[in-house]
Amino acid sequence: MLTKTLYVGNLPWATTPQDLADIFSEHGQVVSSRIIRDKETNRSRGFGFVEVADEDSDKMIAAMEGKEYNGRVLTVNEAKIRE
DNA sequence: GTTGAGCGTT
Repeated sequence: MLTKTLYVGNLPWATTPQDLADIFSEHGQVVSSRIIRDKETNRSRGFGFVEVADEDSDKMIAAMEGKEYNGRVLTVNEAKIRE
């Protein structure tokens, strides 16, 4: 499947990858999700990445960008290419 | 038990 990776920022500290998948699944096909955490303390950095179907990526960004989750306004956009 | 701009690991 053709996929796109989305950057998701301004997340609450308690947000889990499953939370991301659950939220984004409501607007499109989620392939995988991941929360970035500090390697030293293992605490959440407050942002993560969601791999979604390419055909749904635009709709999911439009649907989630600026939306509120657990009292925080989500930041969603296409992620940079990881090389 | 904390924090709040920013783009991640095999």
